[in-house]
Amino acid sequence: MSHKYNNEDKVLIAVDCIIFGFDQEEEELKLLLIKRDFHPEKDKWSLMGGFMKIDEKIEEAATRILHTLTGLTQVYMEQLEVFSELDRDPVERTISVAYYALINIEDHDEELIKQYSASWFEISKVPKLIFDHDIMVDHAIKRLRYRTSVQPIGFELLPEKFTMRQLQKLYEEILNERLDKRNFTKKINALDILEKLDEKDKNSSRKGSYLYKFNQKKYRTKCENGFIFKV
Amino acid sequence: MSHKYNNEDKVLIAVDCIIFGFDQEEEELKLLLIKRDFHPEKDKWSLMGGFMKIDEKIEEAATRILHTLTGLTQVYMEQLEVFSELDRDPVERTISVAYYALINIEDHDEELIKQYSASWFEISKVPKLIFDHDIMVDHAIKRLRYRTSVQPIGFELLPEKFTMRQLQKLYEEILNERLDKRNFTKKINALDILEKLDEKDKNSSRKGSYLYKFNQKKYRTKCENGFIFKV
DNA sequence: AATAATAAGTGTATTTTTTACATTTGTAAA
DNA sequence: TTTACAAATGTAAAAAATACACTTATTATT
Repeated sequence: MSHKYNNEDKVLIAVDCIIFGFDQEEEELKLLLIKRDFHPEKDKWSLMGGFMKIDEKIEEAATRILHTLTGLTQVYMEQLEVFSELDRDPVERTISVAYYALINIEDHDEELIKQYSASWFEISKVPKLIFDHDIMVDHAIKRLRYRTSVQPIGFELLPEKFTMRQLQKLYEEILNERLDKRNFTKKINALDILEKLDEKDKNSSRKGSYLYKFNQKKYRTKCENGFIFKV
Repeated sequence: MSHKYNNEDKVLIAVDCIIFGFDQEEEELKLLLIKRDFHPEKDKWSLMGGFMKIDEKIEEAATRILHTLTGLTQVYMEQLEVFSELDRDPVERTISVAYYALINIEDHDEELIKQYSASWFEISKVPKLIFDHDIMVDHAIKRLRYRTSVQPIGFELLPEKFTMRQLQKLYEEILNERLDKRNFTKKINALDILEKLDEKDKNSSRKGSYLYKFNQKKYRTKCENGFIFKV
């Protein structure tokens, strides 16, 4: 802020969303991208985006834009950063605020996805994207890696009930490294923020594996007593 | 970005700077604040700010605004986040991108500081600030705490040559906790990115303490070989 | 009814990292 | 020469991270 301002310096604020999902079948971290049906860069792959309205907060714009494509509300989103290269959008001088979102891939609206010719891409197979979207994705992955290691947001990518194996695979995908099963279980159990259910998932083995739930309330209480999440 | 846009949704982009300095005499982390000589909120304390110009990147605006107050260029700055509450600025709908800067407190231009009625405040004694600037400061401190623990940016706040004691005091101020002298020295030496000079600083003791320099080149080389800074 | 196949579940020993802690040294002023 | 004062230094104990392999539960097959 300052006292001198100039209407000619006003610009459009875009919001671009890096939407992460965890494919349970293929045990892969994926990104939701749209195929542009408009110019410029028609038919190219891109992040889902839109413009902030004058009567909206930037978070609201991000939420709205995510909802437009996925039909979802109440989604975990985090602001990444502002991108403002002068020629980043060839049509109009805009700056873009990038957000990443973590969704449970099973919850999204298939119909909307079709409308936007959107589809899910494995992280390592993301195509070349328009504008500066490649950089946004790159930064989002780094931020996600950091954030999941210091806050229990990984659960946002899983169904409410999940197995230890699913959780481990998820972390392996995000961190892009293999983890030892015993050490992982030990670490997660030591955190003491999961609830082990009397229910088993039999999809992946005859023996079946126990299902767990993230206990948000317990986590909050522990935080109030100085607990710090760390994986 | 999207194909539909509306000129009425254009807004001014403010940049606000959280300027950190480390006072060598008092061994305290401080913030540079200005006293507004214009309305609204005249005579209140505030962060240094300004508006992004249409032909500038946001980083350029941040650099320019920092230079206006301090006379400095080539300063370490990091983008924090966007603040966009509808009524954050009562005069005009603006969104603000907050940046924090780390400067060597001895280098700044005293004259400019006077012009802006700016002065340095100990972190714990920062007065109530205008708009959402308190929140910005709060977030900046948290980010600084994290960033200094994973990147060697603390040196930006020190003179080129500094003692181990100064470095420790700096970290203590940033992290807001006391550290053990032997363990700290051991840790820093183990990083092997400092150069010990054949020169002593005799200001704080008769014996004098050795001066060190951050070896940027060595750090870069180590990074290329997979080194990860961690304090 | 026995067997085979498969992923789930579990514990310990070793290494590495972090923490706690006290004495000696060098210099200038008295 | 003595005093005063911060600088410099090492080791043992505790905690955390890592490496590693066998048993169990279940179902499908014979």
